[in-house]
This record gives sequence, C-alpha cells and structure tokens, in this order.
Amino acid sequence: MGKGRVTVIDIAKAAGVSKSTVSLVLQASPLVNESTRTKVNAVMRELGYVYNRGAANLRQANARSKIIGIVVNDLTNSFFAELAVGVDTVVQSAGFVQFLSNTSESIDRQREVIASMREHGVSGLIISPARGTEAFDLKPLVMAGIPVVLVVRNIPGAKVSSLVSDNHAGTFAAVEHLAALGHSRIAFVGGFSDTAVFDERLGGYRDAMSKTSTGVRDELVVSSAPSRAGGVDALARAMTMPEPPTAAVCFNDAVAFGVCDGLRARRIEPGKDFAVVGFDDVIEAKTTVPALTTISVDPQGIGQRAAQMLLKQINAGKPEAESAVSSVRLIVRESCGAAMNKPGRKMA
Amino acid sequence: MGKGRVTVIDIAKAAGVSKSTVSLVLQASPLVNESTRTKVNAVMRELGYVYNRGAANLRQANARSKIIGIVVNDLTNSFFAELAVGVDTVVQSAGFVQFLSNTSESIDRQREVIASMREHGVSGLIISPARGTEAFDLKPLVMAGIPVVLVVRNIPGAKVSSLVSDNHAGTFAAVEHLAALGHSRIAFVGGFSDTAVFDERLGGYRDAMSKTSTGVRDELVVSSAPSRAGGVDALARAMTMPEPPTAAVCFNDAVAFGVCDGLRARRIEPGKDFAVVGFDDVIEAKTTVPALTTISVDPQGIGQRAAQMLLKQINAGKPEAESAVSSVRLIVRESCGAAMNKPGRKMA
DNA sequence: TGACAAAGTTGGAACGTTCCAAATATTAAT
DNA sequence: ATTAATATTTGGAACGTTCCAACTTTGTCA
Repeated sequence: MGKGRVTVIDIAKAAGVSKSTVSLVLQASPLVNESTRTKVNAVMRELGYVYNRGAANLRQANARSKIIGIVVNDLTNSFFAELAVGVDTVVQSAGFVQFLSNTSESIDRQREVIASMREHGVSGLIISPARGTEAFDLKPLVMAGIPVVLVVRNIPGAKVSSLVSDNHAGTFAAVEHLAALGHSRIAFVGGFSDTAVFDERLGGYRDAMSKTSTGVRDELVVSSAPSRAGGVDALARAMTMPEPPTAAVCFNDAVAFGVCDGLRARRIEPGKDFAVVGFDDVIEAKTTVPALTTISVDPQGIGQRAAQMLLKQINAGKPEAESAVSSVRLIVRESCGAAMNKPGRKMA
Repeated sequence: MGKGRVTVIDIAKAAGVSKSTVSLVLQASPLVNESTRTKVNAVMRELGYVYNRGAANLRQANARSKIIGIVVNDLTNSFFAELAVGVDTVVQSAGFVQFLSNTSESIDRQREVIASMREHGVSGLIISPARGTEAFDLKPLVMAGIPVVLVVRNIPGAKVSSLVSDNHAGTFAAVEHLAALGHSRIAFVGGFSDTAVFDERLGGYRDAMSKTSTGVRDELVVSSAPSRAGGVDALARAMTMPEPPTAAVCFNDAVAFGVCDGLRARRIEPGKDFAVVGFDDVIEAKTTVPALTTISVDPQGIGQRAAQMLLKQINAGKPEAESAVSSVRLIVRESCGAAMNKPGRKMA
C-alpha cells in the first residue's frame, strides 16, 4: 500500500458498491440511501481518499474549474498584498483557490504567467496589469470567454470588467482640504507620469487647484518612482525651488512616507511646518507618527469587490463586462496639521 | 466556432497527422521530423490551441503536477509578502505556478486550504504555519509523500523539511552591539510569548545579557502583539518602570517602528536618546528616518531558498527531510545611535 | 397476485492527454 | 534488388472522474 493513489474505484470495492454510487456520494446527491452514504464516507476516511479535481473537471467540460488567478504588478507593495488578501477571503469562502503571480511590471512575465494559468484551467482572472499592458494583450482571454476583472489600472480598449478607485475625486478632495487649511503652494508629488492612474490623480489635483487663488502651476508637480525612496527624492527636488511648497498631495502613501522622511532629514516637522497628504491608506498610515492624512481606498475591500465581480461573471456563464469605480474618502489625521490637539495614547 | 475548446485531436486533423504526433510535438520530442513539427506548431497557433495540463497529468500518474502551494499565516505582513515574491521568482522560472493562501493564523482555515490544494494536485507545499499548528496536522501530507518545507516557524515532531532563520544568533548579536555602545539597561520588546520564534529570539537576548554586567532581568522583557501598534503599546509599558531602559531589542521591525513612534510621541529621539534594534530588515527599514538598525533575514532570499529546497525534493522523488537555518546579520544603521556622522542624501 | 411507481444502484462512454507496442517510410549496406 | 537498420508515425489503452440510460429492488394499490 502507499504507491498508487486511492481512487473512487478503490472506495467502491471496499464499500461493496459501484463507482457511480461513490461519485453520487461525493456530490452529496439526494439520490443515495442514507445508510450507503455513511458507509461510503467511512471507507473514504479510512483509506485516506483525496478527491481528484483534475479528473473531475476534465469530464465536465461545461462546469468550470474552481480556480481563479490573480496577477499583480508588485506584490512587495503592501497595497497589493492587502488586495490579494481581500481576494483570497472571498474566493476561499466560495470554495475556490487562487493562483497568485507577481510580474514586477514585466510584460513578458505577465504574458507567461497568464498563459500558464490558462493551461492550468483557471476559470477567471483578476489582473492589476503591468505598466504598458495593451488591450491587445488581453485579446486571447476575451476570445476564449475567460472572465477578467482589471483592478487598480484600467486599460482603454479592453472589453473586460474593471474596478478602479475614484482617483480624480481623491486628489480633488485632498487639495480642497489643504486649501481650506490656508495652504496655497500645494505640490503634487510622486508617481510615474506615463500611467493612467497618475493622469487621473493629477487631473483631480489640477481641477481643484484651478479653483484656488494660486491656480495651476506646472512647476509644482514633481514626479518620481511611486515608492518611499521616490518620495524622498521628489521632495528634495521640490525644496530647491525658489518658492518651495508648504504642502504636498502625494501620489500614494509610500511616497508620502518618503516625503515625511525627507522633511525630517531637513529638520522640518511634517504635520506642523509642512502638510502631507497620502493616497491609499495602507495599514501603517494610522499608526505612524505623525499619523498620515490620506485618501482611503481600502485595498482589501477592492480585492473583495473584484473577487465578487469575477465570481458573478463566472457563474453567469456569459461574461458581461462591467466597470465600477470604488469611491474614496479623505481620512484626516495628523500629517496635514489639521489636528491641533495632541492625541493622547491609551496606557495600560 | 468558439464553443468547444480546441484539442490535440483538432490539431491533428487540421495538420493531417495523428494525435500521437501532436503530443510528441508538444513535448518537444526529438523523434518528430522537423517539417511536421513546424507545420503542427503553425496549426496550433492558428487555431489558438491551449494545452490542457489537467488532462496531461491525469495520464502521467507518476510525473507530478507543476503546481506548488504556499500558505502563509499573515500576508498583510510585508515580511511574508516578500517571502512569497521570493518563492514566486524561483518556481516561476522552473515552470511551476503557485497557489497562495492566507490563513490569518486560523488553524481551521489552514486545514481547509491545504486540503483544497491537495485536491488540486499540488506536488509540494511551502508552509508558514498558523500559530498552534501541531505535527499531527501535517501527518496526512507526509503519509501521502507530498514534500513540505516549513518556513519561519518550525514544528517540533513533524518529519518535514524546514528553513528558519537563526533567531538566537540574531538577538545575541544585537545585544552585544548595544552593550558595546555602552548600554546596560537593554529591553526585549514585543512578540507573543507562546511561539517558538519568540523563545529563540528571547533565548539569544538572555544568553547575551547574562554575559553583561547587568545580567538577565526579567522585568526588561515586555511582550506584545508583533505589530506596529504592539510596539507602541509595549514601549508605553516599558517606560513606566522605575528605571526605564535606554535601548531595546525588538521582536521584529514592525515592533521597532512602533517603538520609534512611541518614543517620538514622548519627545525622545530614537537613535539619539534611545537605541532601537529591529529584526527582519523589511524593505522600509533602510529608508525610514532614522534608518533602522536591524537583523537582516532577507525574506526574499528565504523564499527563494525554500522554493529550491522544495523543488529539489520534488525532483528527487523520495522526499528527504532536511532542516536548514538561514544565517542572519546585524545591519547597523542610525536607530541604534552608532552612526555619529549624519548621512547626507544624494541630491539631483 | 399483478401492475406500476418510486427509490436506489449500476455499467459503460466520455473528457484531453501520454505511453506503449507496433506499423510504416526512408536510408544504408550488401 | 534485397535486407537490415534507422527514422518517423500511429492506433489503442489508460489516467480518475461524471453523466446517462438502463437496471434492480422495494413498496403501493387494485
């Protein structure tokens, strides 16, 4: 014993029934007699049977596979890690399991992992596409009728579902808030300028700025890598200007943290001498000092909602593309200087 | 067209050969004539064929499945996210794809996802077990001959491979370093006291402390959740002591960041008035201000190495359990106060 | 008792691939 | 031209499951 795996036929023999009956038991069919059912189940436990899903959904070409794939462009960014967790919770409770792959912004890698996932028979895909992904790259998927939900970054011509956050509204609100606090030289800091997300966030910033007394000033937008190091770097550039800004709306929280680091290195206290607003509301935002004022996008929530959209399409049979925008809200904490009272910490 | 999927038989018909030949082409067999090979490949491209791995490894019961599973206890912790990335890179280049699931420290969930992955036919598993996992829980896996590599947390009686970092050496080095800088009241801060990792790190701290003039003092170890918030909390408790510490060896980087937050909230400057050492060297450690002195464990490296151990076992056929400890090293940055010169930042 | 329905069970065939042994085509050697 | 060797191709059978149609058993009613 031990060599070959235990199959439904072994169970049938041991239980003195036919393989068909065992199959019915596996599917919890009401057709089978209660006594046989318990007997079969007992034998299964005894022999250590494990269901072979591969064989099962080879037979049922119609029903799909209980596997979904999620491919993200940068798993080391905790935004995506949390998004993955959100997806995981809902697919798990729907009895699915997820392939997860990281592309590190490489289109080639992305193509490979998507191909590999198809070969393994995923019944749907959640994709946060690598920079530079074209509608063309998704063509094979839609041709094959595989449901796809794009998250975070949308792709113009692709006929697939998408779920992005309301970037325009987010930065718009951030600027309004800073302006209401009396700031006028407000910078837009960080992010790669060749992405749609950047355009949207910058758009919100611009539209809000144009309603202020200062108006839009191009020198106030300084881009950089969307990372903590990028934030440090971008701030350094911003502070060399003749009239440096007094506040910054950052591309994301990582950049905002970098900006805070850079300020402190210059002996400028974020939240006191300079206002900083982030974007994303990652988990550290609320515990850092000073707590980060930011635009909350709830990455886990997006993951969950994306997973729900995907499962809906999978169950619907015919994939009906749907695009949604996830609303965002401004979370006012300390880094923008709005909280004048020093918050006391609970002590044991 | 478009309803049924394209199979190897369709290709065979269209190319005027037999399905066996097509199969040989798929496996890049040297037996097939060059001209037929190119023809078959052309037809495949034309008809949009996608390989059905499920069917394939149903046939070859011997060869395994090109899927590995990775289950972690907390994906929102960036340590694990990076570990997952490390695993991903090596399994991807070995032509594998990974299932990833998050257990959120729930044993039930862990049992479910492992069962699900088995049903899907994974050929190996990398597990960072949920708190409280017993050797018993892994029994079915080893009985079935499925290779398992435990990472981060080892489980005493389990007959599977493991790869953990040298926790004892890490905290030992941290204490030695702080003592050399002149500190004597050195606290050990954070972590749940019911885990093996905690014991090991505390052990290294204790052994090093017993060699100092102060010796081991139990009131200097204050545990907490291994998170940023936990660090804030633990520091608060530590500072209420009659003779508060002047330095802290932290359970991990998240706790260390929390300790820094807590210090700043008390107007104590980390790296100047108080020395802080972390454990893990997460990605933010080097960019934060002050840069965190910490024990580097290179999570991506661990992920890669674990994946290599697993692949080796998968290829070996018979799983030979092997346990390794990954060495760690002290990275001296600013938070311990050792760097007296203020590091200048590169400007554009 | 016979007919009929309901409940429960069952033996193939099928899913898309790989493997094997055997068949055929090609080339080289006599 | 015949044989031997080599190169290439091929038709089932098998993998573990589900589905279907048909079968057997049991119970009900006249």
